[in-house]
Amino acid sequence: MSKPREPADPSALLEWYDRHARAMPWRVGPSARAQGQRPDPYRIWLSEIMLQQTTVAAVKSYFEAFTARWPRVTDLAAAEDGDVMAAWAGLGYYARARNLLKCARVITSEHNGIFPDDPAVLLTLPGVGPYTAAAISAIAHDLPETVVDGNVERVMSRLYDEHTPLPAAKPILTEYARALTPQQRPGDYAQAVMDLGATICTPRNPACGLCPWRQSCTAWAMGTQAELPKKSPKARKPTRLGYAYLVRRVDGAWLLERRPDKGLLGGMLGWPGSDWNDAPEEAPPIRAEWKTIEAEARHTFTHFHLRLTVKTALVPMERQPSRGEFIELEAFDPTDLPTVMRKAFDLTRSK
DNA sequence: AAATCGTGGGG
DNA sequence: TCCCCAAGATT
Repeated sequence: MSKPREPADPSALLEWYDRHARAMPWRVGPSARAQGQRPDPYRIWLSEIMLQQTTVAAVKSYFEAFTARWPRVTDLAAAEDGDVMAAWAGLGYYARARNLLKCARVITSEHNGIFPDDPAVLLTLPGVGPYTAAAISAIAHDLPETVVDGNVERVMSRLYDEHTPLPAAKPILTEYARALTPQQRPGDYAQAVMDLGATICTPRNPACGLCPWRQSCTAWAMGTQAELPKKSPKARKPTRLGYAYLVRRVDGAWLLERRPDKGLLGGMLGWPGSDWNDAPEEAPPIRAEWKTIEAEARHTFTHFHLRLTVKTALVPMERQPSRGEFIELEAFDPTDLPTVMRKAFDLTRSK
């Protein structure tokens, strides 16, 4: 690993950001910020939780819906758990939604509804880790904290031609990033590095010709930018099988089940079903005459593929389930379900 | 501390 | 079809 010819200049990146900052619903852009406008910490926090491992494009509509329905953190704190989980449905990583509610309630009851600016205090909040604590501190409060997300890791690995594979390289990349963080406009700077990573210093085909840090980039000098950052090889995903039972009562009600808070899809509504493994045993939630849908519901989670066999039944009013509870037709909205469960539902209507 | 935890888009 | 990737946190 060699040194860059000229040290990277944070103000050069800020000048680039002044011209190329992306517009986002939660963002106060550089010009508005220069005129004294400040972001709402609640909106910054909410956006940062939603953006964890999630694309900006996927987050936008959810952010608009949440802020329209719950304009302040105290509104969110007062929401019903089921309403928040339903509003989060489809966005994934559902522990974020459970922690979001916990955090809103802690902020409301223990912090007078006001977000702290100290990253050490922010770190104690549910769902707030090192990245998010630094992001809230820097972006919402303009304190010189260093954000290290996937963008920053990629930018730093190239700037310093760091070939140590992630995640082992994280500490040294964090130190590179910390050393560059300026005292002036730290909030804009944090967003600038991430915008650079998202639009110029991209994973594939980086637009080095447009990069304000090109002259400082060791990978650019060495021609290694395309192979950085290095990453440890990841295991292939196994395929698991399972059964889902979609039970309709004669009055139109559907049999649904709230999943336990721990584990996959924790806290979400779903169809009663079997375990998901190599050879699942059937686990019908009610006595009925079952029909098997020809097509399977296929879905890929973070660490496995799932092939779900969907069984349907129509049952009389008096029939009692061993699991789950019937939800009236008017109260049922398939968009309240996580995607895999919505796929199973869609199979019942696509024939 | 490696494993777990979703989803949709792009190459 | 398959893999990679996205403003990571938790246990």
